[in-house]
Amino acid sequence: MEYNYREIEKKWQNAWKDSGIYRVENNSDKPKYYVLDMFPYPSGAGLHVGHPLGYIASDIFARYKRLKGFNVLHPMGFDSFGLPAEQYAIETGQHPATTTEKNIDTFKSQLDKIGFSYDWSREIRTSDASYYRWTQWIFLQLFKSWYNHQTDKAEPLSTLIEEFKNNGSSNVKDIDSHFSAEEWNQFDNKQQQDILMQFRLAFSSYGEVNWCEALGTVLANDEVINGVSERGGHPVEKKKMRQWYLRITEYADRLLSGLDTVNFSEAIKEMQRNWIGKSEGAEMQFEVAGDEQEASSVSTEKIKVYTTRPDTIFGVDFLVLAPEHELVKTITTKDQQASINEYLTYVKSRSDRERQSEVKQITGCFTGAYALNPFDGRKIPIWIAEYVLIGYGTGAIMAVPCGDQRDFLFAKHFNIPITNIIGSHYNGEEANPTKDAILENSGFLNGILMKDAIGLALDKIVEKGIGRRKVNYRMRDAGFSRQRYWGEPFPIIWSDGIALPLDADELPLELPHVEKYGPGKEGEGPLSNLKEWVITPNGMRETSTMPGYAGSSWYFLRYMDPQNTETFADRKATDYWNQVDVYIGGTEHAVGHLLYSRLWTKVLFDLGYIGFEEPFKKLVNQGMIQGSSRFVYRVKDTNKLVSYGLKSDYDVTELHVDVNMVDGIELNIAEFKTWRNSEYADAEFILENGKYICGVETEKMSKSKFNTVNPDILVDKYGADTFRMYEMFLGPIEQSKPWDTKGIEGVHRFLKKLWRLFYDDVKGAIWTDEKATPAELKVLHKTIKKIEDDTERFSFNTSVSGFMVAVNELSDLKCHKREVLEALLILLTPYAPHISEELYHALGNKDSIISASFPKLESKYLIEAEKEYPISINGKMRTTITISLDATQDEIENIVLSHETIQKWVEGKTPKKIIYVKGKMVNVVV
RNA sequence: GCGCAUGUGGUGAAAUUGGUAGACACGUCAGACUUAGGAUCUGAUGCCGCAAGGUGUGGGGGUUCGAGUCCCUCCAUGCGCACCA
Repeated sequence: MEYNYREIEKKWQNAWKDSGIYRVENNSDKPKYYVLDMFPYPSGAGLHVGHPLGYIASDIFARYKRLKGFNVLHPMGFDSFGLPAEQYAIETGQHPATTTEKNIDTFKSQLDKIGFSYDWSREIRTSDASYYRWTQWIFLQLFKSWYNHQTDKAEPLSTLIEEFKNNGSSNVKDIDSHFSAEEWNQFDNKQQQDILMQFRLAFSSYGEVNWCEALGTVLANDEVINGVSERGGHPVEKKKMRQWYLRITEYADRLLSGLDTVNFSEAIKEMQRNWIGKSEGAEMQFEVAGDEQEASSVSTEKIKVYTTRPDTIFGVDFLVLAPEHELVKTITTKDQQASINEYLTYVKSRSDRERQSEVKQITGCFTGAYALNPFDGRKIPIWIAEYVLIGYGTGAIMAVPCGDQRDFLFAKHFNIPITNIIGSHYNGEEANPTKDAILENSGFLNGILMKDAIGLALDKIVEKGIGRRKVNYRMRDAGFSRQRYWGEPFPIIWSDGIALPLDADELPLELPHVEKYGPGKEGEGPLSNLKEWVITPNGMRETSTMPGYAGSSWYFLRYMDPQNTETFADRKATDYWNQVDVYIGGTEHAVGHLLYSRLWTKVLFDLGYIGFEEPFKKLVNQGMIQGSSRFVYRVKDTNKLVSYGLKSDYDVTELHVDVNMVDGIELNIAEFKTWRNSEYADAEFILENGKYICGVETEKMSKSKFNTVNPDILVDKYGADTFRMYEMFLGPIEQSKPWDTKGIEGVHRFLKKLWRLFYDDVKGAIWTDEKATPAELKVLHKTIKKIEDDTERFSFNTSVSGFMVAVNELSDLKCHKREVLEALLILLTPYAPHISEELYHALGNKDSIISASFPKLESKYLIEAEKEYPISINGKMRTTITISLDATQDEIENIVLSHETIQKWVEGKTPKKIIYVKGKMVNVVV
């Protein structure tokens, strides 16, 4: 009987579907375990071999945990709102809902073929009204909440209003203008609402946004890369628009400290820390000196700077303001006015893109004004320059050229004298940002190590009342609206400039149907063109929609209770399932999705809707599977193609060819000739050794590079079990690697070999009920230990090797004993569910192997009674000796020292020590 | 520039706490059975060498009886951030 994987896999996939065996209940005596994949965006291209890598890993782990006696939640769904579907709609006129639906069907059928154990009854789609109803609802909670710094958590706005009524704004910091309780009570509704808007966690404000003309939309900061859009690489410029934001900056500290409580890779944590960009330092004031020539302009202006290095205060040789700084107007002297105007014009003409890409260029302009060093009264010039950013810190810096390279280059470029406060640490050639120098020329800080001086200087600044300790973050509030159609509509109505939330029972606010997907006149979203929808008795509807990350920021909660119509998820369900135990996905979401999900979870926690504040306990990032592209070389202006090894003799252009037409590196010429409507049917080939050899390069997997490999083809050719195991066998899950189909045969061979332990081609079934021998049990228990250890630490590639070793050894032992084989099948289930189910039933079991339990390890079979140990003298291997395993250290020493060879080597000297190393080796040190 | 990660055969890679480096698989070579095989099985396979032997985990240095593993330093590759004061 042959291993007919096609039949077997189809049979069991249907059986599992019919019996609903993967359904998970929310109550169980078993401990819970939550294994989650990052749900996909259902793109039109379907799956390629890179997608399932993480899904296979999570499926293995989910199945493994199930065998281990856990109640496992392992759901799947679709992040189905987003830009590509809308772009496609604009191009083809098809409604995004239609194409999205179609794409999801393709994805699901592809996923089903691989044999995943998802509980499809919990499937969610972010574009379903029954789902985004709750996205809108959570948005309203954000809208109706503020961050109370006294209690250090989000609270309903009512507590803030209460505070204003009783005490005005005196206890509340970070507010534009202060007011008393009486004033608050006298404000009209609009004034009150405008103030409250400054506190809402989801708020609307006019702001500069990343406007992309080509996409007709506003992009989030992390969607803009080097001044161009992540998708499409279109230029991005600043534009003022009314936008929605999430006040994520309020959570900066907790998002940072929360990282210490989760098990993410150091790389991801670093990326998030970097994104949050916390720095501690001082904000301090410099007085602007009165100008002696113009006695009338004696200034009382003060310039606030932010610095992390207050210890360098005596090395300040000039101040620099951002060109957009508001004091530029007031402090510029008459003499410099013309130059300053010229410089400002220049800065305005530069796009963000230029400013970012031409970083090295040094530009700036002197204002004519001077500031006074608050410690020694030294007069220092005030400049403006584009290297100082208005958006960070105070938009002004104190420049210390001997310690900061940018300040140094600036000083050199404009011939500003440099004060050296770090002695020999500064060489005059470049700045030295050290903290290990002893300070010189530094007044009261002279002779003090810079590291220690930071604190002293801070204290002094506070004491003199010229500044304060200040923490700064690089992170900005997150833009939360798009001038787009295919997203969640905001449950907001504008009335006289006031944002009115819909009531919870008015949700969902469904996305209305539109005919055209073009933007409104002023760049608003397509919804603005639907007059009858926009105009309501209470006011005008908000016409922008929520961004892609809205729905994905909380979907892991919805899986816990997906059909609930009363709430986003019942508290009992979220308490039971709690945090996601393992979350598997790519690094591309390191700062975007992961940060927003953490934010939403923290807000829902603060407001008391859920009982945990970090969504993901452990994060595993699967590496990207890159494409391995193949090239042919066309001789310029001819229809001749030259083989790789001979291409240097010709002037050639490189062309991608479909990897599926190439066997290794040899082109299948016959197939190539029929490719793309026989475009190359008449091509001539210049061969080497009778073959056409292709060039090879590793690139991102993409259709346009013809290097995608469709999993369907591999599943069809080798079966899902082979495919699953091969993807795992490829290498460590977290490592990126190019796809290479070559080795798949080896894994397929392994499964056939396993099959032959059960069935003989001639004799048929050959398993027996005989008792297993110790040697056979040893193989089994060694494998149990290996699979358990490797699976627990996500080392799936070595697990697969472990199975191969086991099957090789059992074949050598001619072991066909049920006792051993049945246990082996259970171990194998997570990796190759179909074949193990088939053989498990063949052995006579009635129940599905999925509900079996993981074989118990009996460690006595792991240990041999005696073992041959290598013995080394002074680290050099000399001989071996057989020692019983329960021998004590003393006994071992006696046996070793009485050994003939050892005695000869030691030659009567007394050994200094005998090291008995972890049951592996004996070393004698003479 | 800063941060993080990774460097092991022809290839993908093992080696969990420092203990016989290269498990397992691909590829290659040889052989068996076959009319045939892109089926199956057996054996060999880090490198140099006929061999004995030598050598070997990116380079250099160090700790240790013993280093792929720990420390220092340099180099290379990948990813992330990038005028953040």
